[in-house]
Amino acid sequence: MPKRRTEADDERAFLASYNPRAFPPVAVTVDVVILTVLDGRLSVLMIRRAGHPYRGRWAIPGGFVEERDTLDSAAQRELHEETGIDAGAHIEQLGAYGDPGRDPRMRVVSIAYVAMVPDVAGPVAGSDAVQARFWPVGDVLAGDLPLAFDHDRILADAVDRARAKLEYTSLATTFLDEPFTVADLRRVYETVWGVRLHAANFRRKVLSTPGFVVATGDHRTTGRGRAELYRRGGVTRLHPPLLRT
Amino acid sequence: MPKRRTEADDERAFLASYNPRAFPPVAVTVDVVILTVLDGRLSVLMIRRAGHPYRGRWAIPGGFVEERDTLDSAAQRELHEETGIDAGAHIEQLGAYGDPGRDPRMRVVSIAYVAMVPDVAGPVAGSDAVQARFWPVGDVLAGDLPLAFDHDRILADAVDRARAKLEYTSLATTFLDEPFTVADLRRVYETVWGVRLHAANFRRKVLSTPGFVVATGDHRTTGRGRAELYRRGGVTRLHPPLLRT
DNA sequence: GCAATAGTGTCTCTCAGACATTATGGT
DNA sequence: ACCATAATGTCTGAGAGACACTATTGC
Repeated sequence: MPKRRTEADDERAFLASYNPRAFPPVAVTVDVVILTVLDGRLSVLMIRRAGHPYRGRWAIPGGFVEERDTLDSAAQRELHEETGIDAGAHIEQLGAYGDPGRDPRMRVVSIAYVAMVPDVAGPVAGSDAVQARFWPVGDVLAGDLPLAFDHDRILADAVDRARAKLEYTSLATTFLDEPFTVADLRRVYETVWGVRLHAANFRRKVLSTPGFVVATGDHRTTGRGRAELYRRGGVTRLHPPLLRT
Repeated sequence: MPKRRTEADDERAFLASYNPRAFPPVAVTVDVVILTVLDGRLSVLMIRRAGHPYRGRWAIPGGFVEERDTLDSAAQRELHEETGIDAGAHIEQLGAYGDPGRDPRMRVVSIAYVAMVPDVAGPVAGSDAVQARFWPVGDVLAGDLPLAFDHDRILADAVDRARAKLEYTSLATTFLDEPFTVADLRRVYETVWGVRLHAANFRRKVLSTPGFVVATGDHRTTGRGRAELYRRGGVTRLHPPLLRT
C-alpha cells in the first residue's frame, strides 16, 4: 500500500527526477554491423578511426543518437550513410553493450544493430577522410585487424546472430540481388555457415517451403547449366527450419 | 585516406568528445521482466509506481545503472533486490528501448532483461511503500492492468522470447524447483506455450535428449502414480529442438 | 565430344505423432 | 473396485540425407 503523499512531495520528486544532471552522465550510440557476402566470403564493413581514442584502429560504423531519433531510425540512418541503402536490406537490433571503461572518454552505452545487405556497389566511404571497406569476418575475428573498443565481441555476436537466423528465417535472400538462382541462395548458406550443402536436398527443401522464394519464369544461362531465376517470397519465418545439422 | 592531422588537432578533438556535457542528456536504466509459473499460469512480477510519472500504474521493476555496474550486473542486482534470488535463475538481455518521449521527464534508454525463476517464496516486496506482486501475463497483456511507459511492449517481447527459447534450450527447467518430474516439466511447457502436449511423446523426447535432465533415482508418490524425480542437466542447448509444431 | 552445373526421381532411416497397454497409488 | 496419473511399447507417415540419373550449356 503506497504511503499517503502530499502534492508537494510529488512535485519535489518529479522535479528531482526531471533534472537530467541528477543522473550519471552517459552517452548512447548506435553501432551497425553491416554484413554482406563478397567474393564468397562473409564480410563486414569496418571504418578506420581518424581520431582518438583507438586512432588508426578499425571500428564498427556508428554514431550518436540524435534528439528525436528512435534507436531504430538512428540505425537506419547510419546504414544509409555508410552504404546508400535505404530499403531492401534487413536490419535488426542485436543488443546493448555498456561495460564501464569500454570507451576511455566516458560511460558509453552502444546499441548494436546487424544489417544484412546485398553486394553494394562498392564500400561507400563516409563523407570526409575516413577509410571504409569490407573485411572478411573470418580474418577480423581471427585478430588479423586491430579493432577499437569491444567491437570484436559485438562483431562475434552479430555473426552468431546472422548464422542462427538463417536457419529459421528467409534472411539469406537479403544477401542477394534479385533475381537469383537456388544455387546462389545455397552458396549464401554455405558461405555464412562455412559448410557444404547437398545441392539436390537443398533445392527440394527451399522449393517445398511455400513463400520462401517465387519463380520468375526466366532463366539464367551464364553459368554452365540452365538455372531458373527467383525473387524473394513474402515469408520471413521458415516452417520447418532449414537445419544446419 | 585520412587527412594529415596535427597533434593539436587530436588533442582538441579528444577533449571535445571527452566533455560529457557535449552530448544530449540521456539516462540509462535496466528493467528486468521476472517470469515464473504460478498456479498454472505464466506470471510476471510488476511494481506499482508510487511516484510520478504514471503514479499508481504498474511497471516492470528497474533502476538506474550505477557508475561501475556492467549492464548485466545491474540486472542481476535488480533481480536480487526484487526476489532475493542470486543464483539458479536464468537472466538474459532482451534489448534496448529508447524511443523519445517514452518517459516524459527526459530521454531514457532502458536495457530490458528477462529472468526466469522458480516459484519464489512470495513476491518479495521492495523496501518501502511499494506494492509488488506477480500477475498472470495473459491478464496483463490483455490490458487488464494499467501499465506505465512502454512496458506493455517490453513485456510482450519478453514473453515472446521466453516462448521461443523453450524450444531450443533447456530453459524450462529454470522455472522449476529441484527435484521435479517429467510431468512437472511438461506442465511448464504447456503453461508457457498455452497448448496441450502428448505426455508419452514429451517424455520420450525429453529423456532421449542427453543432458536435458538427470534422474535422481528417487520417486515422488504424492500425485496419483509413481513419478520419477529429475534434476537439471548440464546442457543448455537442445539438439534437436523441442518443436511447438 | 567432355566437363560442369542445374534439376528430377527414389530409396532409406530417423523421428514426431498417435494410440494401446501396463504399472502404481490415492480415493 | 475405481480412477487418474506415470511409464512403456509399437505403428505410421513425413521428411532429411544420400545417391543415381537426366538436362542444359560452355569449352
